[in-house]
Amino acid sequence: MHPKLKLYFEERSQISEERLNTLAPYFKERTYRKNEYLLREGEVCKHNYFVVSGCMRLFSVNKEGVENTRYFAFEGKFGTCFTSLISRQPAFESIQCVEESTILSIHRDDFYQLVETEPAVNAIYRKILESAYITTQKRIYDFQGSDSLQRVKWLMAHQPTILSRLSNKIIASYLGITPYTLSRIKAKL
Amino acid sequence: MHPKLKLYFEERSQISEERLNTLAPYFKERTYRKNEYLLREGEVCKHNYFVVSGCMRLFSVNKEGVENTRYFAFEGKFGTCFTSLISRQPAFESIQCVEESTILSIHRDDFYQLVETEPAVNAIYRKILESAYITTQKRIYDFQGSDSLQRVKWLMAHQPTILSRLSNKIIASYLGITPYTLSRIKAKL
DNA sequence: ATTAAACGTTGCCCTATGTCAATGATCCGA
DNA sequence: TCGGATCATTGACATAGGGCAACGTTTAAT
Repeated sequence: MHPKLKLYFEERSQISEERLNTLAPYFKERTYRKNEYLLREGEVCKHNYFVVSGCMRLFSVNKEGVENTRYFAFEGKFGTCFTSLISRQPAFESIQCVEESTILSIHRDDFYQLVETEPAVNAIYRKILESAYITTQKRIYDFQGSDSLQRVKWLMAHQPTILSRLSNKIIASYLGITPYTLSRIKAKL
Repeated sequence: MHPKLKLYFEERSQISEERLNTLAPYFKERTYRKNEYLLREGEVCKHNYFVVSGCMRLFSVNKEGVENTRYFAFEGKFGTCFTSLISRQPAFESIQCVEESTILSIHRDDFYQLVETEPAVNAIYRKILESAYITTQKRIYDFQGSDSLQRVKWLMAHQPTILSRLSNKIIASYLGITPYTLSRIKAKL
């Protein structure tokens, strides 16, 4: 098994080396170029993805062509379009690499089969959902009660990798403001 | 078991009458008055709650005393402060009934014990998390890309019960705008 | 190495929303 | 039933952020 995925499982679950080795074959490794898509809007999502190196984002595009980014997955994180993965309906969001990335993917059938049959994977899936849900709850509060300056300051303090590794345009789309506004806010700091 | 909870479990899982009856004793029923708290900020959350009738909300209060409401649980829904329940840390949000409500509660130790030992509860917990996570994802996109008028219109179309059963003040706190702005927007419709 | 495309910054103007105050309506406690 | 508290609405004004244009910088393709 890839060392980073192995570490991920070991940190989150009491799982034996032997069991890990039975899981390894389900994960396929692939390298994506910057801006390459893993999923396009309208497709049915069929994989869960683990980022070994690089970064991918989940975003949607509205009728006016404006992008909104919901989530970044840096190294050591899982990410996928859960809405489509679970419902098997066409996705309303896309998955794209924002820099060259090495990604491990597991097919949804294999993944949910393991969730049902392998207690360690079941526990880890619950932790993924719990953690993701808690994170998005906090972002809801952030959108409700903070202005743009406060949000930028929060990123600087808590998620500096976003500011250092991603473009202004993409960061602005994550914060829900325009790149022009983000430029102005950065000038004020 | 309470008929509404029984219906909830039966709709979401193949579970026998017999198994349901073993689950029933874990749930305690209580009626709360309007504005009564189930959890106050700073307390550690120890229960998961199911709404039989009425409505409860989860909200936080910032330093200026402004309330932001993250989630409403109407009849037939589970709700709790997952961040505190999972981490056993003091909650940064509160749970309050917004009208007189009948609530079933289950202690977190019992709940997670059942998640570990009862496959139907494990599956249902996953569905709760999946559904909650997907819903909050959509709200993230909503906050990023819609203005206040669009959000009010969306509520009218998709969640009219919120508009008909709750006060303007509470609705505004859910939408992330002030009650004055909500009044103006309603006047424009 | 060069050129085109994309990104970032800044200026100016407009709109949406917040803030505060005043007034009317509704709810709740005695 | 009545009076106080709370909520809702509206007016006037202030501020944050959006929209658009222009220009400079950086990136990517050839």
